[in-house]
Amino acid sequence: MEKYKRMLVEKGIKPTFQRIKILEYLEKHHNHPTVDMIYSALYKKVPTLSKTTVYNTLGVLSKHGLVSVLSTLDSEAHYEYNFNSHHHFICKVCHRIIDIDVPCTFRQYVEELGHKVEEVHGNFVGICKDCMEKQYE
Amino acid sequence: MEKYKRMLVEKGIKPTFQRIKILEYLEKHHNHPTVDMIYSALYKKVPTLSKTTVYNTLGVLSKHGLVSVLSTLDSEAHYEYNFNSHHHFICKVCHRIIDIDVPCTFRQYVEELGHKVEEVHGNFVGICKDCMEKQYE
DNA sequence: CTATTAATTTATAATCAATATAAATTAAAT
DNA sequence: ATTTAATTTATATTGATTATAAATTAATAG
Ligand SMILES: [Mn+2]
Ligand SMILES: [Mn+2]
Ligand SMILES: [Zn+2]
Ligand SMILES: [Zn+2]
Repeated sequence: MEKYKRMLVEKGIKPTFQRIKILEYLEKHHNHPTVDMIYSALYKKVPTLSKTTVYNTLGVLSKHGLVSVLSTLDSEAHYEYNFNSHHHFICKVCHRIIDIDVPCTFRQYVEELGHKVEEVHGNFVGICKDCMEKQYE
Repeated sequence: MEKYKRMLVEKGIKPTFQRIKILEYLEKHHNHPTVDMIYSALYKKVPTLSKTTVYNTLGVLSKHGLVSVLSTLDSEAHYEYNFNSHHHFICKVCHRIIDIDVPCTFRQYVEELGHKVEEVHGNFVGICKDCMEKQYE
């Protein structure tokens, strides 16, 4: 609670109960949730919560760099707490989004081309290990 | 004309006038167009064209690997003819999508983790060179 | 403390890209 | 020439997101 409150205050965001809970959820759950997943999970503990607030809060949090929006081919946007930058594997079968750590160094190269790079999104799309193994059972 | 006809036949796709024109447009224009951009551009030469056909055709073409769908944060999907694999820079200001060629070798690493990689999407998001220069004029 | 003002949350309506459905057209097969 | 299948087109529907306005909560001033 206090931890997330401080994080919000540091960024100049008023630490409301809803915002704290949403930030806490994202920091604790690395499942790259959608708005709906966040809403469903928090609804139990914050029964007054509205989906609009989830949208608004995610907008505020991402504007201040606390969370980031993933670029997927899914119809719904996926969000994650901003840990250290990493890549993703997106499974076409189970639709899981798996964190991938690779020492990507191309950011600097792109900067040298004259572009200002603010985010790097690396997505490997295919069939995940678990789903591959299930095919041969 | 004949060139695109052959490409379609090779993949077992019936080479209709609409499909040929859409494939031709994508092969000749490397602007990563949306459905709307393709429709607007071809509407002049194929006045009977419907937007539904553009959606359908892009579905068919991408299913057969002739075109690919980009993963962007845009509300509309962007498409491109399937040249050799490459990455993209997405400008937050002018919304252009610029091709970036980097010798990315992480595909194999992800495969070694047990995942089957079918596509690699690398996006650098920020402010492009042109827009950066315009800021200081 | 009470009144006033501003910020946030919530409820509701509107938007719009994408999909689903069905009718019309075209091509292929008998 | 008739039937059948595939494709295109027109139209309706869906569903995530955004916009708008009302309700609630917090902050400020007197
Ligand atoms: Mn992640
Ligand atoms: Mn490209
Ligand atoms: Zn999977
Ligand atoms: Zn630009």
